[in-house]
Amino acid sequence: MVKRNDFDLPLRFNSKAHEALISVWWTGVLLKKESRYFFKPDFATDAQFNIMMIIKYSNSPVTQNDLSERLLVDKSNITGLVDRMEKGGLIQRNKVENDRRSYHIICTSKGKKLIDKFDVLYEKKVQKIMSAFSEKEYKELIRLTKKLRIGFADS
Amino acid sequence: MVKRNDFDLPLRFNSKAHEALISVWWTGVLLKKESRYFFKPDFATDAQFNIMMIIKYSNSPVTQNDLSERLLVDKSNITGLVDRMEKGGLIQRNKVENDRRSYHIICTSKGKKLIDKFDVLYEKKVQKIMSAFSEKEYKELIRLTKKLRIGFADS
DNA sequence: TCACAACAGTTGAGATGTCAACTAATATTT
DNA sequence: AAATATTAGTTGACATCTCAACTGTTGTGA
Repeated sequence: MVKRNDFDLPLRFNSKAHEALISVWWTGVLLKKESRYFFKPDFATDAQFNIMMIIKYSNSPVTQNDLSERLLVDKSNITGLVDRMEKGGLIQRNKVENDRRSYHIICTSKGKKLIDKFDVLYEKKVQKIMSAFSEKEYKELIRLTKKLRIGFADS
Repeated sequence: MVKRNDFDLPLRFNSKAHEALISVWWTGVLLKKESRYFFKPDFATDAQFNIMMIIKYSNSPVTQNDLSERLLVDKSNITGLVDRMEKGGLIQRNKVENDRRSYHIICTSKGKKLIDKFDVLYEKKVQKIMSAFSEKEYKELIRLTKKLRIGFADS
């Protein structure tokens, strides 16, 4: 009985164009899927990690609307995400002085500790995953995936 | 005010390794996001389209377990998906002769018509998205993304 | 100023995904 | 054959996402 490996694609293709597109799609799916195990112990998911990273590295205070725009997700999604993270003690909603519509989202001290720890682990993990690539290959992957994004923005 | 384009990444990076990884990740996110508009009119999402394609191109009858394995998603997810697709009149659960635990999932005639139509539109869309790529670039994208999948399977 | 547009965030319904615990049927082992 | 393990599918709790409709606040133009 043949057991398929995750790095082989689950389809056969008529065209290289199709295979290339699905190869990127499928890699994204698997990255997302596997990232769960990495983030699970402290953050519920990658979404919460991403929010922590945005807050950590932002120069100015971050509103829920900022998060929505940076992550390209609907504002309504941020509400629940921030609710759960607040409940989990990672972040806090602060009232904004001159705009009663907004909140500034800031890390709690618990949140700070976690994201500082994870930031290091994350960078190590990334380097390990990518260790087989050459500098030239990095650049090529960046170039080709950007080209793909442009391709379907135009299509 | 600078408005970011979707094909630029929403972060700056310290390393090319990190940038390359996120470029693939982000391309996957955007592909998934945009695919919604493409599939919406007839199928709820890409997940339902994928199931229809698997059924269409499979040589042997497909069970829910097969779908779970092919799509690398939990079996419990398939239950709801098949429920909704059955309710939408796209597919049907058929009892299996010698195994009362399983169902064979088959297209209804409505489902067949839709997937046949969409299959063509889909192939055209793919060709359009990828039209700027050369044959060499297809191969390189396939090679590099596969290398990435192997990289994090090993990491 | 006052009407109206734009903006920030929330709510509710529904789709997709995870995991753990479950039922019922089938396969295996002793 | 009886006990046990495995398999197929379901259920329920929860996270993430979408969209549309909503509240309340702020900004703007007649």
